[in-house]
Amino acid sequence: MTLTSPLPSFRTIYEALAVSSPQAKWWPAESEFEIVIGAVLTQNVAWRNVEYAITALREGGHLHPEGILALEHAHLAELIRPAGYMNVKARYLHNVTSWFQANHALASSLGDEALRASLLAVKGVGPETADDILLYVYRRPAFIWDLYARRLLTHLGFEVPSTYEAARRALSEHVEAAAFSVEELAVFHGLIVDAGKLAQAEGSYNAVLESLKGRS
DNA sequence: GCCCAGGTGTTTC
DNA sequence: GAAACACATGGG
Repeated sequence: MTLTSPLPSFRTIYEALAVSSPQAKWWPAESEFEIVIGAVLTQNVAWRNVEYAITALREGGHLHPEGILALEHAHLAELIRPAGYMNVKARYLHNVTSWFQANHALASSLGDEALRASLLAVKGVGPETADDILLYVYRRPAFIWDLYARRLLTHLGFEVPSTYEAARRALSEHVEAAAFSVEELAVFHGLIVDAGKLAQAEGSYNAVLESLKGRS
C-alpha cells in the first residue's frame, strides 16, 4: 500500500505522526556525554542492547569522559559486550570521547557544517551518528535519515536512495521547505522510529498511511 | 535455527 | 563511486 500522488509535505507527515503518538522529548539520556556514547553504541543494534551496556558503564562509574578514557580496551569491550561489535565499538568510544574532551567546549563557536565535518573526522562517527549528536547534543538542525525514515518515506511514495548520505542529498530540500524548529526535528526522529516499530509490530504502515489520508 | 536491530570502515571491483 | 564484507549480541 502506497500513497497516490501528490507526495505529502514533511510538515504534513510530522503532524500526522504527532497526532497518533504524542510524546515530548526523545533521546533518553542523563547527560550530553551519555548521548554521544549512546549514539555510537546504537549503531546497527536494538536500543535494548544499548541500555544494558550503558547501565554497565554507569554502575561501574565510567560514564564520563575521563572514565571511558581510563579503561583498558579489553575492559571497555567487556562492559559494552551486550551492544554488539564490542571490539569495534570500544575503539569508536575511545575515539569519540577524545573528540568530546577536545572539542565540546568549542562546539558553540563552530557553524553547523563545520561541526558536522569535525564529527565525521572521528573514526566510528558516520553520517547518522554525527547527525544524532548534532541534533540531540548541540541542538543543531538535522534530520535523521536512518533506516526507519527511509523506509517510511518509501512507503509514502518518495523515491529514496538506499544509503544515508544519498537520501540526505536527494531529499533535504523537503526538510528545509517545512522550516522545522530544532525541537520539532528532535521530536520528529522519535516519532518516525516509534511509527516504524509500530508498523513492524503490525506488519504494515497502514496506521500511518490512514492518519495521513485525512490531511492531504 | 534464522533474521533483524536507531551503522561504519575497509576492501575490491 | 558502489557493492561486498567484517564486525557481535540479544530478542522475537
